[in-house]
Amino acid sequence: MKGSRKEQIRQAAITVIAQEGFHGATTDKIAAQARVAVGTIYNYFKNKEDILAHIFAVEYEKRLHFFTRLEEEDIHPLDKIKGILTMHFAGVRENPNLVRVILEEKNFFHRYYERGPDCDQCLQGFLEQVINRGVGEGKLRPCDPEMVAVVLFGFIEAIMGRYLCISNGGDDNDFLEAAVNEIIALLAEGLVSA
Amino acid sequence: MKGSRKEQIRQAAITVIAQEGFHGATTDKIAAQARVAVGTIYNYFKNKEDILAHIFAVEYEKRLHFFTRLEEEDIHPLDKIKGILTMHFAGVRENPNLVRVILEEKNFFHRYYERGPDCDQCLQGFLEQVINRGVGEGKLRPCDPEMVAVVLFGFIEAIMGRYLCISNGGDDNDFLEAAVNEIIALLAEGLVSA
Amino acid sequence: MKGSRKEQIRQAAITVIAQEGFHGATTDKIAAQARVAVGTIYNYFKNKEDILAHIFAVEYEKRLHFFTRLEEEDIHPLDKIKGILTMHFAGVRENPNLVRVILEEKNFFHRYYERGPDCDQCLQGFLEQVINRGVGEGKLRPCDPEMVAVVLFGFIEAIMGRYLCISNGGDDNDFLEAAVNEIIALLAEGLVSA
Amino acid sequence: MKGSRKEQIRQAAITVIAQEGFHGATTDKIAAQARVAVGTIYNYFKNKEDILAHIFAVEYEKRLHFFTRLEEEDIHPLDKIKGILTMHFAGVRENPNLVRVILEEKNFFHRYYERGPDCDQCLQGFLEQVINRGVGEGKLRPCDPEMVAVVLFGFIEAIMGRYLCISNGGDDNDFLEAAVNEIIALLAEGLVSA
DNA sequence: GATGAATGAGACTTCATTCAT
DNA sequence: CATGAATGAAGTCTCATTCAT
Repeated sequence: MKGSRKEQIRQAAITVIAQEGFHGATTDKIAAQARVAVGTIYNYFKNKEDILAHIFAVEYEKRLHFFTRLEEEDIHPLDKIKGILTMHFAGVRENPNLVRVILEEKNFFHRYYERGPDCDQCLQGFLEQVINRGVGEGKLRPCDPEMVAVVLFGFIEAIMGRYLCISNGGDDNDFLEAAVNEIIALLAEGLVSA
Repeated sequence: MKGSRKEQIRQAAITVIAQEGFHGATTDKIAAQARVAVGTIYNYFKNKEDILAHIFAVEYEKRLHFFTRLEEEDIHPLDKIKGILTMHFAGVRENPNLVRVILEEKNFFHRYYERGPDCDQCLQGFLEQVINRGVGEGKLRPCDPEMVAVVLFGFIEAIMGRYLCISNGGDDNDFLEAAVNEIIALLAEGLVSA
Repeated sequence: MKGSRKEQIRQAAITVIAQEGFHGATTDKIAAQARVAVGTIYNYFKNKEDILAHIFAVEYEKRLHFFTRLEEEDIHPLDKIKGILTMHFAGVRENPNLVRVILEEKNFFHRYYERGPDCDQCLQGFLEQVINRGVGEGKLRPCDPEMVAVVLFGFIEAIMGRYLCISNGGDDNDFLEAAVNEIIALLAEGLVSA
Repeated sequence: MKGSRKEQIRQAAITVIAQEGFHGATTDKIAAQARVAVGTIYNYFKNKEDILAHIFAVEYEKRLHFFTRLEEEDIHPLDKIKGILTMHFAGVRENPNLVRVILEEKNFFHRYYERGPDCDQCLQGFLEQVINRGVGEGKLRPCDPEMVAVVLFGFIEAIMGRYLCISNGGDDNDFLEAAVNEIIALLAEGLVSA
């Protein structure tokens, strides 16, 4: 599976789409990057959109799996949130291209596959659950969990977007670490001076 | 200007792009929506991308103007932030299509016009300034202003994105008001229970 | 007539077509060069091709008039030929743009107006007549007058084409004078050494 | 190569361009003539102009090759010139369409590809060399070789142009043979009666 | 007559997809 | 399964021409 032909094409597609956008990524370019003939792509994918769908599906599974494991751990909700942040930021460091694709093409993807796997919904839903339980257990102050989930989701996207923007080529790990700390601080204390 | 031919085309383009995405918005569809011949579009715009650039430019000017006025007011930084939130959320209520275009096509736009007017940078820069001053005046606790600006920016985008997602057709004004309150509460107190 | 609106447009068209070719010469460009609105062109010309036809017609009349006068003069055929050469080379010096248009667009013109005024036929016919008479009067050696006319015609075109090619901007009058002499010498003595 | 797809398209383009001119020759017409889909053209040519460029390039190579061989032969300059004439006239008999394209579209071609292969320059350069040597060896009378080369070039073009004009459909081989003889006679004796 | 905004047919080109080898 | 030449629908853009002012 790891080194399979399908995987090879998926990786190539991620690279090309990250560089050129989904519409700029022609099947010719993807095939060239994968060192494969154009026709071969169609042995593994129904059409071009299907490649994108597969990229989203794999990512979705990955996150779902992570959330499922995190859910079972018995730790403070803030630590769960920290875990999510860490997971996402590790992802962007490890494969910025993949994250770029997910961030930039999700709109197109959702327009096309209205009922496809929704990474955002998955993340927001899990955040909401964490917050809900935290409030129920008295560990978080009363709030509107859905709204706070949306807000936390916004954090993550913004930080990843910003990272992709500033770290063109060279890494900037400090940025991501600082981001985690700043967010946790914000959740812990707010922004207003005591 | 308001009812001019160029404005007519801009409005039509916003509608079509919001529905179909920039690539799905063919010049034929835009012309039809504007009740104009295809050729007429090219009397006012260099090419299709130029329409998008114009949409962004108009929006950029609008926001810049708002920020400039808000900057001069002598109010608590949290109120300035509240002002920005209110402004953005009023915008999404008033013309959801426009906001959808800005949110969904900014990646494409920046890939294409690397040095075009950047609404995001503009917003982030202003937020950073507000926070920086707030910290300097002792009204906000010490923090990394750039990072917090990014985070606040994430709020706004996420809320607007969510609103566009759930309010398909019918409004949901309560959502946006609740969002403002929740964010202000978060900034004021954090999330952890006292 | 000289400064009339129609003449103004004809001159502008010559300039633009010489620079950009007939197909590159848009009606907009011609109108701009003539400092006139596009619509005005259509008050004087049926369509774009008609402008070209008019340019050829004027040129045709000019040459026909010259030939008619030259025909009546009682001079040696070689001097008549010299007169034709001089007339053509004066033309190219005086208005290279016009000559460029005649040379470059005649193919298109004849394809379009199969039975329009044919400057080439006019010139060749006259040359043929001059040679025919010259032979009849014993002033020229026996030959195939049609063929020699074609050949002389080729001289003129080639010299003008070459002149237009080498005299970009700056004049090169010596070239044209040298050409006349060389051609007359060729007709007088041939090329082979005695 | 001979029956290759690219060659097939080149031949079709020659046919269509000869009939309709380069601008009248739409890609659709060329594709239809080549019995190929439009898209196929673009698998072998960058764009429409590139087809013309290829036609000129092939022709250029053909002529260059011929000149190179002729150059080495040790014969009287007049015979070399006769060889060139014969070669060109054979070409026009064999493929009038090709010659029509070369003659009619060279202006457009040179406007577009300012530094493309120049059949005319090639021919004129070679003629100049032949004449120069002939004069040096005392076989031709003293003259301005460049000018005479231009003039000879004019012969060739004019004769070919005339042939294409009169031989619409039916051949007229006598014309071309007569032309060669007439030109050689002209070069040998001039035009004036002794 | 002059104007120039509007028109829309038609040209070029791209590229996802197919299918014979 | 792999290949990649062929396909042609569809999109962008141009520009000669018209016509209301």
